[in-house]
Amino acid sequence: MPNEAVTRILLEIADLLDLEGVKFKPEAYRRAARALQQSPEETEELVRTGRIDQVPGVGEAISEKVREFVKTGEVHYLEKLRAQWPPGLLELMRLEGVGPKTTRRFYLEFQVKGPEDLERLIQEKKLEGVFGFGPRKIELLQKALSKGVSAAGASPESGRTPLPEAQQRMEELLESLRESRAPFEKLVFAGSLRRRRETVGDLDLLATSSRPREVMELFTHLPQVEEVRLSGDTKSTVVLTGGLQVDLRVVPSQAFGAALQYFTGSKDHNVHLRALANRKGLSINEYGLTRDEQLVPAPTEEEVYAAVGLSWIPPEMRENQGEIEAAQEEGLPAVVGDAELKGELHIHVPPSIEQEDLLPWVEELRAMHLTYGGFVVRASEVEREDRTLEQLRNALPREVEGVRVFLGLEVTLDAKTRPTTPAGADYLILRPPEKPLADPKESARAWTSSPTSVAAMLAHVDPGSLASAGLEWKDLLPEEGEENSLPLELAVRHDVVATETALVRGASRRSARFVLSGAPRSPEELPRLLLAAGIARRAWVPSHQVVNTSSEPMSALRNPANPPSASPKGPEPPKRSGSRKQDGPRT
DNA sequence: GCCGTTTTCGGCCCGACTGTTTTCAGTCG
Ligand SMILES: Nc1nc2c(ncn2[C@H]2C[C@H](O)[C@@H](COP(=O)(O)OP(=O)(O)OP(=O)(O)O)O2)c(=O)[nH]1
Ligand SMILES: [Mg+2]
Ligand SMILES: [Mg+2]
Repeated sequence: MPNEAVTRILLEIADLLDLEGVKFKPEAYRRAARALQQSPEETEELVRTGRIDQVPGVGEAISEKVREFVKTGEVHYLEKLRAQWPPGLLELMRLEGVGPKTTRRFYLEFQVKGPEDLERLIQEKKLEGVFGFGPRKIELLQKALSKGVSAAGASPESGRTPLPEAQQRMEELLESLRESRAPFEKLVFAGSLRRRRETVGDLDLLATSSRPREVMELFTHLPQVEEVRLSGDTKSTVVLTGGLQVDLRVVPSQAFGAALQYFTGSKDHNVHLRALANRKGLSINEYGLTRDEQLVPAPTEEEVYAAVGLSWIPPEMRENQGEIEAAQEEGLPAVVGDAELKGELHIHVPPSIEQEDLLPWVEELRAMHLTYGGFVVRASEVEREDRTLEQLRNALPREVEGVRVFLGLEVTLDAKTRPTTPAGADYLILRPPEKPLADPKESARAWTSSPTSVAAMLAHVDPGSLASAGLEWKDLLPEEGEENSLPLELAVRHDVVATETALVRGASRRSARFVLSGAPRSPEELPRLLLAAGIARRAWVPSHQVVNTSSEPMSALRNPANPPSASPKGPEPPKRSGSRKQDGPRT
């Protein structure tokens, strides 16, 4: 994460201000931290160019502290707060069910400076009979202490689950709940998973039902549920075996739209939207819209947004990063919709592949309504084969059951040149070398600015691979105004989102083009392509900058972005009725 | 501390669940 250091500073200030008991300021610091975390530009760059206070939620005071941090590596204000409150208090505050108010009391009334002190206090029965601490609360404190706390200063990303794994867990959970015969009508996922964040903190589920008690009962008794944190008529929180937390909200069906809007978030998006509604004399909650004391249910998300004069906003863009202002002016970019994707271009196969091996892939491509597959062999492996690349190409059909078959060759780049396409290959997958380059910037320029007479894309541009070559993401981007750039791969692998949204968003603004890929290892993993589409939407990438929305991908890989052909069909809001399944990959 | 389509000062999103406090505070989503 690029802005991690400054984010941690601001979050620590927020926690300490919470201990002080001040209102609004802690949230202001957290809001600013969350905004910087998502910024497509690095803090240093924003400071250097004097644009730091343009970040939403960053005003004069926070700008000044960020500038100080960039300059000196310290923030005096934070040091002052640290001197007031022992560091162990921040650990205490992270205990389950323990917040700033409780922590403050422990410190001021009992001189408790950290978890060990609290443990002793409870052992010595000093909390018994104290106002506000009944037997149940003491029991819960003990339980929380025994579970331990995450160390203070841990990365904000730690303890979160990578998107592809979270999606997998969610599919399994949905399956279990359906099998449980719980009496719900709709059941969908929400939260950061629906927003396709690179990592998710927990799984958020929304159901509609007229019998919420029974739904909750079955949910909290699923076999994979290890612990029930809390459970009421409309909301339950459980922990699955393995430690993943799941929140379930159950609402009446006429509240589905409002509830889905609420539960999809993000929090900052919700707060902004609700404040906007208030200025228009409305109030929004998870059940609907209130005007003149009258609650009007909202069956669809579109109705919620329309009530405050906005068009529907794709979930992935709901991060309070300017999308609300854009939706007010009908100015949301035409981001790529799932249905616009025409193929997958990064299907790794062994060079020994034969025609019949393509069939399971083709079957799944067809099921996803895709019209081509790009099968990729490594140059190093082809060399060891008896068969030449040309013979391989000739052994494979150009089309199977209406699905076009392309052959890609994966080539590791060397310092200077961009290779031409050898006979047999339809296109090249270029990857950075694994050893550090002598002059990375010069090499990057050579690769990305060569005339694009060959169909090629630059893959394996994850932070790790770039670092081993000594490359930086920004070296790969088109020059200002350059149209003719080498497309970059945006991949969601089985284990991780390989490219960061913030970086992609920055690149997209400079007209970089992208090839979306789910890096499938087997046909069942092809639907992961849709997660890559979600990441592209998070980064506000317009469809016309996505190579695999083109029905002629080889010319798209060669040429600058073709102007969008027909009227592009972007993402669509969920339908009001019908039993259509929620969009989403199965992997 | 931030911010504005009635405001540059005065508000700041809104609700569920729990334990304990007899009427609600704290924490969390
Ligand atoms: N209006 C409002 N909605 C909230 C608030 N906190 C959370 N929500 C909504 C929006 C969130 O996306 C949704 C789920 O909450 P989570 O804590 O699970 O957050 P989210 O899934 O966005 O991120 P995560 O990856 O779980 O950390 O609930 C809040 O303070 N106010
Ligand atoms: Mg969540
Ligand atoms: Mg949650």
